[in-house]
Amino acid sequence: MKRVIHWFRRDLRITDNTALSEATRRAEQVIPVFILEDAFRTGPDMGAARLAFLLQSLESLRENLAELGHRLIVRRGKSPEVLPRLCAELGAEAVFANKRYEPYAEARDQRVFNALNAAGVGFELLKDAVVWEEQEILTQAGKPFTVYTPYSKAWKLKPIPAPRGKLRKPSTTQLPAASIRSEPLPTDADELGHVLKQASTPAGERAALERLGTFMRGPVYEYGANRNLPAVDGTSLLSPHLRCGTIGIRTILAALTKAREAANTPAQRQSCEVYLNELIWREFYLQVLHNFPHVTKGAFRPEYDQLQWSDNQEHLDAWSAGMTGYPIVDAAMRCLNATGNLHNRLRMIVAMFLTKDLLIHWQWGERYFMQQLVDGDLAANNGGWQWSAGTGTDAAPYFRIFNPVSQGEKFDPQGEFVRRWVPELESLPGDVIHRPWEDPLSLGRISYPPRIVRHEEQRPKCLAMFGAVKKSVRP
DNA sequence: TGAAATGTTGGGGCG
DNA sequence: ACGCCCCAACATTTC
Repeated sequence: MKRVIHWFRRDLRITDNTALSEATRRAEQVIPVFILEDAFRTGPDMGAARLAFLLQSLESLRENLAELGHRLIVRRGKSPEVLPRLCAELGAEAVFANKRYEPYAEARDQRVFNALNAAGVGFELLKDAVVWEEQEILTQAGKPFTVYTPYSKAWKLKPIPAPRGKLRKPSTTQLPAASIRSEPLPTDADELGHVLKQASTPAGERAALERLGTFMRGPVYEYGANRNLPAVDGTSLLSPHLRCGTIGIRTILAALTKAREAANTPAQRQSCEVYLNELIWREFYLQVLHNFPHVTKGAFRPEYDQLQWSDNQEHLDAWSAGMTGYPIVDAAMRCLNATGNLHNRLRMIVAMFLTKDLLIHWQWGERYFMQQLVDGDLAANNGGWQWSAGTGTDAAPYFRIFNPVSQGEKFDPQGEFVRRWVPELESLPGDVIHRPWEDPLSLGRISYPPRIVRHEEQRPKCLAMFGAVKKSVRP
């Protein structure tokens, strides 16, 4: 082929990019394109933190392309309308893109295919975001897995593919004419207000690769123990990059394999294995989403759609604002609100608290996370919430209820994380910081809110709520 | 990738 | 010396 488009979506990088390297292999000229869809603005499912991260990643992609002599063409509108027009304008014979797995994205891609097909333009969708797609790992019976452990065993039996290469410089004659229109990216001023500048995770492909290197040189070897401690820098911090594709999964796996080979002790190798499992969880939930799309509408196990959740708006507001009176919950929510990032252990704690202490529907939490999180991703977020609520695939059984005090004491033993995010509790000693109501000295001296509910009262209510459904299913 | 309730054991205080 | 009680420490069961 003479000339094709590479359509960037959640793959904002120039190395280890399957569709991009396929396009350059099969065509003489590849024109990089990004489309600012209407959904590319803040709304119920997209908060300013993630939008800012995406825009910065996009800007960085444009710079990386420009360094190699490529010009990113940006257009606004609906992709099924924009792409055929752009192809006609550029004389492009095909559009290359990396496959997406969310139901709404697949429906959109179908419309794009129809529109391009009608215009006589090819549409090539390639596997890139995952190692194994939804139909590539199945049970012996040929069905999708709904339990993680056997899924991960099957995953690990298969070979790990090598990363794709880096985009090369085109010959100068290949550059698209400067006359081709490209829209400016939205900035601070027009869409995001003050938020854009304060994103806490450095965006862009270079930042992602640097973080990968840092993580694989040290923290990965302590991951098994440290990943549960929110006060410690023990996690990869790569999830925002995986979310918008500023790093490729094969690149991470290659680095992890190297790190495991360099490990000195069995414990270090085990830590590498624990991190690998987290990457497999990501693919597990992506295949769950594709094979069971009803999880976006309700519980994976439909009987749990009958649960009688609470509709207490004040409780939801207190949870969202980090004003529940439970220090580890409030520290977590304030951190989320301020940075758009939340440690996984804290996600479990606040999700359990919303669903099993406040008895509020997990979908309210799912939506709030989606709006706040920089790494907010439908598959992982939905899977995580259904896991915590006990309604999902391979979920925590409904009677597994975290105690917010003991979770705090176990995973933030010095109260370091709490002090960082809840200044009212700064002066409390470590032995009461997770239960300030028991400290007679601090009562009346600090302005921290009292508990909005008592865990020991809510736990039996939660068991009763689930018990009612269990009874109605098996009369 | 639990926590609470319940059961069991054994040491020590004490009459 | 002995039985009794308390309770920590640990194990098992239950939610």
